[in-house]
Amino acid sequence: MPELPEVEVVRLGLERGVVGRTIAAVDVHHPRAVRRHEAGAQDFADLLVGRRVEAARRRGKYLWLPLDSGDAVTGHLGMSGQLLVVPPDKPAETHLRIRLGFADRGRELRFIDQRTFGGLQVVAGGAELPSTIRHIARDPLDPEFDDELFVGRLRAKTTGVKRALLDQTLVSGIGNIYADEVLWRVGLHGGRATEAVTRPKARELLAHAREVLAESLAQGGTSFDALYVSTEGVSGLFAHSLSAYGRAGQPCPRCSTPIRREVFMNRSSASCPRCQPRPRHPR
DNA sequence: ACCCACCCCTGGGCGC
DNA sequence: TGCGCCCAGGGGTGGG
Repeated sequence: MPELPEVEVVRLGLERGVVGRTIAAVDVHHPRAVRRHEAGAQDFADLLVGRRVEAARRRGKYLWLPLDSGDAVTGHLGMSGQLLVVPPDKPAETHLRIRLGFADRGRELRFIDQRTFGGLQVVAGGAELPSTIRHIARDPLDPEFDDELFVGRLRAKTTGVKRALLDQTLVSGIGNIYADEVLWRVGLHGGRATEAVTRPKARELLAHAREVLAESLAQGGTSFDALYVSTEGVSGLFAHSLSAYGRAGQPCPRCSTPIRREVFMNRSSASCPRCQPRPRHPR
């Protein structure tokens, strides 16, 4: 469950569902899901049992739960990860990877991940900002996001605008869906050279990013299927509001020209040929 | 110090 | 039915 709105929906669910509770049992069903925890699954479990969850935080697409030990459980959902808060007697999901039970014997936290690109780890002293996430930039909805720093860094790059939007060390939370939506809204082709984006255009880009992320969050995020759901298993509704992503061949909502599909960075991109003309020298 | 191609996985959908 | 492709919202890494 990938991009900012979807991950934020999960964070809100964790805030409601697990904060203030004490972890009593940890089952790691698949070692790959804790591969970033170098000391192994047993150490992962030992650091969690008996610990109280103090908060649920997010930086970009990363989540973490500060613990009363001062450590933090850090998680990334990758392409197909889910964090669900479910009754303990609910049958195990096919791709259940990690299970956290609580001392109150109430609903448990399950990490489910078909492709296991995601995973959890415990980071020592990571309550404030886990060391493994320090390289991730703030997201456009973060009150401390520095707009002019972003504008300057974007223009200092020598790459395409879409690549820059997907660079989590420049601005976080934006993935393939929202990059395409932002570019459609601002009327730029993703291959446009970053160094040629004017300051006003860069600010406009940022404003559109804020807008689309906030609109999607208000709709509970984008869900094409049951893979992308809240901790309660609820799907978001923003898929109905997408203008470009996943709409190849369908009319542009602004000018009715059929949306085009292109591949770069080994990923598909959807854009309007008329509203987002291809640059002469794409990046 | 960049930037980019590649890799890590599983499963659904498609054409043959 | 089955096989072989292609595709999917992620990030880290190693080489250029």
